[in-house]
Amino acid sequence: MAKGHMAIGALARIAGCKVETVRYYELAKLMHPPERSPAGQRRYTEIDAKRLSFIRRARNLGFSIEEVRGLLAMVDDQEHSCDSVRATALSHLQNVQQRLADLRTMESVLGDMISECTGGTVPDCPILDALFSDHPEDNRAPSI
Amino acid sequence: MAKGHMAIGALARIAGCKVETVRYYELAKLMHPPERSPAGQRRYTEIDAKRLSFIRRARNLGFSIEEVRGLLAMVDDQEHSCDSVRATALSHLQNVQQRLADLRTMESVLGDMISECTGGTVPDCPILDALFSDHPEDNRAPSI
DNA sequence: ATAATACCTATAGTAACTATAGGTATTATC
DNA sequence: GATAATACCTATAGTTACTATAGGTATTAT
Repeated sequence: MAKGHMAIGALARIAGCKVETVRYYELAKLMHPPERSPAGQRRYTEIDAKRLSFIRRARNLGFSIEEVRGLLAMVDDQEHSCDSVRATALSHLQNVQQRLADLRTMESVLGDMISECTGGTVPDCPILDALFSDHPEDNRAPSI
Repeated sequence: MAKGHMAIGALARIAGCKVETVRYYELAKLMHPPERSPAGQRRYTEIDAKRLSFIRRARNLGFSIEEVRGLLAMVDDQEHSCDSVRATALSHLQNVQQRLADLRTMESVLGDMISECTGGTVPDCPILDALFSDHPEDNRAPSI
């Protein structure tokens, strides 16, 4: 296999996902249809590997396929004006920052549980009380 | 409706999700079966509202139903020893911290795009290069 | 040369919702 | 107090984002 051109299995291993997932992302138009070997097998580049890793991480963080499409559009659409990219990026940034706030709360509560726990059983677990009893506006529009 | 006892619609509104989702979480054993009105309608408490909000936020952050079940088990299982809660919390904490790292990278790249963009079109978008070209071990076991 | 492995397409199955149908409760208005 | 609007009920079908399987071809290792 020529350097810089890998088969689908190698690509999937790099990104930490299944081969089937890669083919699914091609069908879903998140991944571009790649070059094919003379016999018809898919051949990928390093750029494809970066793109797939990005998609997997975004999915793991709870972004929907549609949201990932929106993020990738900022990469793909070289035609877009800076102003529109700016606006899209800003809306994605707010989305990301909300998630960061939730995760930081989660981190601190888990940290507390680990340090405060001093043996025996847990009589009155504070996790639900501490976590997310505030900001009820979780109707945040997906910033696609 | 007696204070502190709300119908499913009010509960769903508080947590920012659909009524159907609440019923689905009951089926999936994430929410406890609630009290019923004389005619058979579900009646929820403030505690249920906190629990549902927690589930929704965890799901938005990419935790699977199984993972959420694991987190909730720390709340529900009053029998568990502090040591086992500690171990579970630690494994969840590592999971959360990995997500935090990914999200922080995403935040900084989006921030850069917003501040660096100075008009015209974007000739060479750095987003894929900057994002996630590193740490390829995304095979992190779900820490249930 | 041939066996093991990796790839191909097409299709079916799963997880986590989401929507619909057909019917009963609750609440609001006259 | 009748009735209309809204919210609730169960059961079931549909959607999204994968994941697994079947039956067959390519590539690689021995």
